[in-house]
Amino acid sequence: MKKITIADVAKQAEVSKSTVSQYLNKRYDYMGEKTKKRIQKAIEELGYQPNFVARSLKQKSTKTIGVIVANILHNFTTEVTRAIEDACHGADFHTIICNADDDPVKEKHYIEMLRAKQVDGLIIFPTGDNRDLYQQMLDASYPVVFLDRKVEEMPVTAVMLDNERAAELAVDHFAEKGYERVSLMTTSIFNHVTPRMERIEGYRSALRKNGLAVEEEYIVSADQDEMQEALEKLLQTEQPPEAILAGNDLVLIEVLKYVKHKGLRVPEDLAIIGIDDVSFASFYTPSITTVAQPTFKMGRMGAELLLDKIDKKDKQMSPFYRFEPKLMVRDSV
Amino acid sequence: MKKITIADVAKQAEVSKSTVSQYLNKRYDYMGEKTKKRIQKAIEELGYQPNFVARSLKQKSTKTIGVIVANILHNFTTEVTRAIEDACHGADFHTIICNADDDPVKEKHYIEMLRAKQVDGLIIFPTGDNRDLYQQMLDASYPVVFLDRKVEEMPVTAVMLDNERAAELAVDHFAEKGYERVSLMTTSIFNHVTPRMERIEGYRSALRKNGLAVEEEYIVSADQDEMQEALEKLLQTEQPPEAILAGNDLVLIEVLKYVKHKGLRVPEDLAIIGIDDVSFASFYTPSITTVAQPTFKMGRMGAELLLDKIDKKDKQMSPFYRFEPKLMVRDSV
DNA sequence: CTGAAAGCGCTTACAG
DNA sequence: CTGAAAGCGCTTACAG
Repeated sequence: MKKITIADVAKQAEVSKSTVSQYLNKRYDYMGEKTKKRIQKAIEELGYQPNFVARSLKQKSTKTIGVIVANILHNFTTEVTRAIEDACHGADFHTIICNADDDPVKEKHYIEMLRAKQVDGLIIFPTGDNRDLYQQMLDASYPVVFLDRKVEEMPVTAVMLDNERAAELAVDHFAEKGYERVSLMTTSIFNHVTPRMERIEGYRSALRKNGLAVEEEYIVSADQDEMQEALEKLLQTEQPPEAILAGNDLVLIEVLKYVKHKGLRVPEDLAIIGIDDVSFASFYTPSITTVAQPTFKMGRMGAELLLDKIDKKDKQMSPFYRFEPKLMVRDSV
Repeated sequence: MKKITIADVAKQAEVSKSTVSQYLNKRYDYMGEKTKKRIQKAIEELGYQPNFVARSLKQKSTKTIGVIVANILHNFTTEVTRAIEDACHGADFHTIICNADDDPVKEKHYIEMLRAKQVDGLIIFPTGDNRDLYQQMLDASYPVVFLDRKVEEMPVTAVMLDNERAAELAVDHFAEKGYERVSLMTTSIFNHVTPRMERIEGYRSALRKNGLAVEEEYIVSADQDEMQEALEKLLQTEQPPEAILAGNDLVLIEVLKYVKHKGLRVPEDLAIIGIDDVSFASFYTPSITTVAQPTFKMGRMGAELLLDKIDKKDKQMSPFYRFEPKLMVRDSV
């Protein structure tokens, strides 16, 4: 079955391709009623579907954006991504999601591939290790928005959580409940990922603010597959912490696994707060106190900022947008 | 900054566009070494990036597939989608994911939009209500694979769970543990969604096989927002069930919320099995017995089947692929 | 009010 | 071994 093109429609309707094109683009300004009807009829009879690729080539817009996430396994990422898709859908844009898997090489490959595919802009959860590429996009004024993380010295619009505040909310809550020995666990900080560094910073200053000592051994970063070991080590010391702040959802899961495995009681033996309001927090037993990120708002904001840039409604935007975390008080502390 | 095109490279390297194109496509057959070098040099100097859209127009292949899921909120969907993306990535294909939100109108819109964008094929979790469109794609031999669900009388390759077996595994396990009054809860069956219908069927026959009575009141289907009410009604009868089979992850969550709210003990007051091996099943308290779907395998198979079709390696494939569910025995029954 | 023509950035059969 | 030319399916400035 041969593809129907605009030429076929034109022939069938006995008008020129130009006129059909005008019709398709709803530039009816001076178009005769009968012409419209004829074209409409021809389109229906032939079952014509415009070829978006051809249009994209000419118009230099694919109505598609790319989203490169650092790691799709985070619940946060999934939710933000969903919000981005929703917002884009509203603007008739498609999204191509790519998972860099925390690997700068993959990230580079995706950036290049997506740009070759002429996506109109990119939302990136940057690994941070492709500064030259980021810079190149900046220089070319190619529309980019960073999400969740920023890259030092790169004036790229970034949508982020107020991470220090997130850690502070948790530490304050622990302090309020009388806990003094509070640990912070995060996944690897090898790449100096913004949220992790900032959460550690916020944790430190919040402890000080509450007159609590900062024990360096209580700050632990480990890869997910080493987390059980790290927990064992952390909790088998002379003076183990009474409370743990899990730096993200994956850490929280590891903590809960450990707790279950060891038969610890929460919060009696160990109090827990997790950053990221995971789905099961509310109906877990005990229900888990969390610090929620406004994932939906953040995703939408990221998408809107990018779409504005694409639309040149840019007008010198402030580079960083910070979002307020929210403490969800439940029973685990 | 003007876009660099193949013409610029050709000029810089003092060869023709054709030759550059050959080079890009690695058709080196008769290309002189110095020519290659010159082109390579020009590409680097200019920072040339091929325009994939132009190539797509000519080659009639976008190296992109579309995935239209019925409802992205299911954990199953997220996992399958991830597997599809992985498999496609391996074949240098991109994926555009669209969420039809169980709405046939949205589904139609997405199918048309993606085809206009000339995606090379489509994986669809069909709502089932766009038979004409499905048929049209079949007639045009456009590459399509259904996932999770099939559509009656549509000979479209479909990748599905052995749903009857999934229900049977659960019922057998309940029976083995001595439970006699077993309920099955599913989300709405308004559209006769394949897995739900088949699970109900499997549940019925497994009860019979185990010599247990089929109580029609124990088979309940409700939308998510009516689930609590439905549970209340189900469990406040004269002879309430002692066990519930949650038809999917969303139902399971509603059941757990109810249980927590009412302070029921699991499995003493109510035994539970969920179809879909949710992330928290293993570290929930009590840990939840589930029937796992091989989401990764199913997604990969769907992608491979589609890529084969696109590649015309089709050769009359069997229309349905069934995957074996697996019982994950834990503490909730 | 409508059409002929050029062009978007590639690829490819063909000529030499 | 390499190049000129046509063409993929559209859009758009311009002419009439």
